Amino acid sequence: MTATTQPRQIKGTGKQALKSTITQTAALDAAISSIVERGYAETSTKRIAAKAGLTRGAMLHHFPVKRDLLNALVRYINEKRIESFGRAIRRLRGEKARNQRGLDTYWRNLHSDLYIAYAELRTAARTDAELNSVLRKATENFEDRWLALIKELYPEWTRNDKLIRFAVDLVQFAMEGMALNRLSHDVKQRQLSIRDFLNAIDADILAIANGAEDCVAVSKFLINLRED
Amino acid sequence: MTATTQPRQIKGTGKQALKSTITQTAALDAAISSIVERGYAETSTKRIAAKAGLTRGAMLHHFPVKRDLLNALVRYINEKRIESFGRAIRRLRGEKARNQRGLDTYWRNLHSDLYIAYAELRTAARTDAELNSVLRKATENFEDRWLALIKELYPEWTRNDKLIRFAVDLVQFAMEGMALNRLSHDVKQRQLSIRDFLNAIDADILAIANGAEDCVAVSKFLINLRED
DNA sequence: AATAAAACCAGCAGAGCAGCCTGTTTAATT
DNA sequence: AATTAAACAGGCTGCTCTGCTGGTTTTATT
Repeated sequence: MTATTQPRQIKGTGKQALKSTITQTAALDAAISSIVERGYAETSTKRIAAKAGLTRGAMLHHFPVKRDLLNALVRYINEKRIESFGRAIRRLRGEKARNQRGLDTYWRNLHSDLYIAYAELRTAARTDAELNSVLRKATENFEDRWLALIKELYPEWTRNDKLIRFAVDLVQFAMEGMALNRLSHDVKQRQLSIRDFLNAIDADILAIANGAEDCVAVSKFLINLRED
Repeated sequence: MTATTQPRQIKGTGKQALKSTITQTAALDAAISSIVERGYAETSTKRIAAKAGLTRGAMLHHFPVKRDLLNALVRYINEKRIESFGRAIRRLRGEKARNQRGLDTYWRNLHSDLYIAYAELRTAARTDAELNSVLRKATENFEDRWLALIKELYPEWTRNDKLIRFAVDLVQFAMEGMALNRLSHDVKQRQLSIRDFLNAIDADILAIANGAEDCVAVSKFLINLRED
């Protein structure tokens, strides 16, 4: 399998720089694909090279030790992820039902290769100090840019930073936790419930940011659940 | 390191059955400890045996292939986890501020060895069909018993199954997602916010189950955040 | 006491892994 | 055109892993 995605930022101008970047990108994409298919534990340099259509020798020229590749991978994934979010957000501009669509977009993202690979690396990083450090920097960088994107889409919220921060956190945490619990029963139905709730609370938070005093949407949601 | 915990349910009566159970329990505890310390990927049979104070030969007598041990481990962790939850729940009985205490208890549990090992296995299970099947059964079993425990502690909620199911899910998903995002900045402050919110929404859900029509606690929480 | 079975032990074989090293080809520099 | 450097190739080494095997010790059975 060869690189199907855009190569990373090319350093330099010549033919060699381009070739180098293409090869490295192929290796990184192959690493993502291997992590998604076989998990972090079974992602060996041999498997990555084979998937990328490279010899191990060639790959080891660009990433002398495996850790070099992993560190680069974290940054690569981070960039692609924030870019993908940026595109999705901009597509929502001017949409009616931005909230609902935004939630669905985030939910879908949690099933993308990029997020799955990120999640595997995050698990591995718990017991790997260096990976942890690299991943922390990437995550913080991602969050800053992600929050900025949200503010760009919802300029009317910008007035109250604490509320927007809270809304984003609640959605993110609940959805990531939900994605984790795919082994429970009745997940589908339960996920719909949570999604509707998040939609309601987002509407209420927006209303309260604009001066409202009550959680109309959430109250309605819960009463609905009660009468059911 | 030898087994410090209770051996599993002993099958049979004789001296041999006891010995066998003790050895197996030691291996399983060692596996948990190894997964917590080094992660799933680096948990080899050699490391487990060493941690348990066993020879590999002895361990392989009880668990001929690694998978046998992992399957047994999933069930072992599940039992210990539900027992631990049961004890915690019963301790809350008759407490004032059961809600708050319950949330804190759940949050603390997400940092226990048992949960960490469970989370690592869940990640591994994504790309391991057999582990996935075993873990799914365990998880469903856990959820049923966990919900029953909640209903035991909050008998007044039992009237409305949908509301209680929703409340439990929301807390669980949000908290697990939060535990995942330990690499972000300002986590401590953000976690407090979420915790207070979950506390408020739980109170409101309880009130609405009992006939209320408004989310008083959540509204207050959000307005507080706005004025801040 | 004799026999059978379970528990335990230590070493071996085959496979996969990461990192290294010596060449070869291709591009850049002079 | 000659030289230097980058990109690529593939084999080699030492290590670790898992599963197996032929043994000994301890417990159960008769």
